[in-house]
Amino acid sequence: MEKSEIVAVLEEIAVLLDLKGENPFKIRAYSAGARLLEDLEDDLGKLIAEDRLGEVKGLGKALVEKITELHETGRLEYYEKLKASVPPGLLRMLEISGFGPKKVKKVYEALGVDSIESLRAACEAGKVSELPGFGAKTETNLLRAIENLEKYNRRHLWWDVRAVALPILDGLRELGAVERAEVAGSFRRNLETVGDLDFIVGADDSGPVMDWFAGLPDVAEVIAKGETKTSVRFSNGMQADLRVVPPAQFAFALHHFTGSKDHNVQMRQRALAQGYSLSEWGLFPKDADEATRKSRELHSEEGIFEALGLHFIPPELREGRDELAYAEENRVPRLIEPGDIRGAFHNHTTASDGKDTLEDMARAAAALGWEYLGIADHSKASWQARGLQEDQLREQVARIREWNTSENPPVHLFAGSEVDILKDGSLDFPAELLDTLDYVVLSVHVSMTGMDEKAMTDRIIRALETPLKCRKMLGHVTGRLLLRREGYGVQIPRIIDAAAGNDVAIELNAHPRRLDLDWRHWRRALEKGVTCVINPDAHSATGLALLEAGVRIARKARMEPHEVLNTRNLAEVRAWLGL
DNA sequence: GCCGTTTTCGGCCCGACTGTTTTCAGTCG
Repeated sequence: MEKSEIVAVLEEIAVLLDLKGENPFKIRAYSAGARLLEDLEDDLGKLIAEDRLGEVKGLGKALVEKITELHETGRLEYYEKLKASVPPGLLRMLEISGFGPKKVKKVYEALGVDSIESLRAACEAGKVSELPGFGAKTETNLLRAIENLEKYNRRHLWWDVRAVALPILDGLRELGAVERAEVAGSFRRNLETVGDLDFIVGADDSGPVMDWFAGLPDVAEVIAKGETKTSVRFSNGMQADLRVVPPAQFAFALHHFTGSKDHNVQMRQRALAQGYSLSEWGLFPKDADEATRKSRELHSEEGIFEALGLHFIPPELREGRDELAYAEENRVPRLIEPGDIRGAFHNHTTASDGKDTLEDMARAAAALGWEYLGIADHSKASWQARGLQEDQLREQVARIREWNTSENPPVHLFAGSEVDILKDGSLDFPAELLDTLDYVVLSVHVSMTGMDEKAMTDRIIRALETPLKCRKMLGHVTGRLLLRREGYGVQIPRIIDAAAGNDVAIELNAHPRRLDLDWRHWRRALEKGVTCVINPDAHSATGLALLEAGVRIARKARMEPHEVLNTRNLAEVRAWLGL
């Protein structure tokens, strides 16, 4: 069984144990084990073969045995028995907001409710409010939560959330009572999708800020409103929390609510080991009396990290992976920023499925201050995207050469093509034609389904190995569309090795719905010597701006400017392309 | 289920808000 599938099994075991009312620390061991496995750098098969899996801190005897059994046989009796003992509908019921494992267990045992549908019926019949610990309010809240669950996707694309968040942040900062305001949470960590928005405000008087927030024109429902926290749901379904803290506690609150949860747990454990207790309210001496204890006075996140012997960790890196160990040893480098970008290579025009002409795209790139722009329209197999025929590509190349030799072109254009990787791994255009280009972007668009992981990986690797005179880049590696469809399964480590071995750059597709290759794989790729190229996959002149979403994801992979091809200037890029 | 520079047993991160309760359990982040 593949590692990612084992991770999913461990996570499910944790949820199932939760539903059975098991020891919470046992549950945590399983979910922590899943995370550890997910972040494992070394090959799982190799670790098992060398009997070294137990060396990973957090994986004990029981987990090592279970992971090994899953990896070697694809099955786990413990898991199968556990799963059989819990009705499948109970898992889905956990997605209802405000409804956790304890309540699910109660309605199941008392009323036999085992699905969202039967829960709705039980609420409507007034049976739920009769249970001890439940009341009329719980019942109406449940009905509304079920309705919301069906109506809205629970997560949103980072890019879409930004459009909502920034105007509110500006509004908060303009309020008289507000000293400092930030957006925290997964939005601040630049995660590819965001669940809820978290606003943190430093102010002495919270009342007016809460009232302003709850009264925003787009608020459809006020879920909770207290002295320090207000939760609302906007009419588009997005939920947002506002927390107001005294200015002296702002840095602690900002750090806490930026998370991630795993990062916070590690920070607190580190604090405890150094004789402190860390929370959103401060950094306190561990054994101090509740009533009289005083926090260290720290007014920035930098100060909090420093107090615990760490270099500053940018929000993007706080995922509870290896950032604490890293920040203890090293100063975190200057991460890539949108302003470092000088061009991009994967862009479409009206020749295929783009909305703007070659010339309009070029002028838009110049307006962004870029030095160069690569044009890579679809190839003929992508008929649904009006892919170019061979003679059309030849014409486009001629037009690009003409642009470059015209008087003072505002940007240099590179001639490329987004060439389909066909089902057998061959390319959609003959090598003689591709050799007239400056580069090619190799992508899978056709025959995406019905191939297993190994076959798809072999297919892509064959394309990467195709001998060509021009440079190759691998486009959107997994083909995923966030919140819409999973990518086709591929063996990422093999793809990375093949890209490194054949001098192929890998694309970080910056389209907010793709962000593919996923940031979690990039350290490995860069350490293997793969060149990263961040591409907007623009289908219009305004689409070039999407590149920023890719840069934000690159930051999550701790990428520095020199690790990204399109931070280089025109001369350096020409040299890389062998021109 | 995991872990140990006081430990192989007894701990395991912290706090706000809601609803159903008279002191707290459950959920969330």
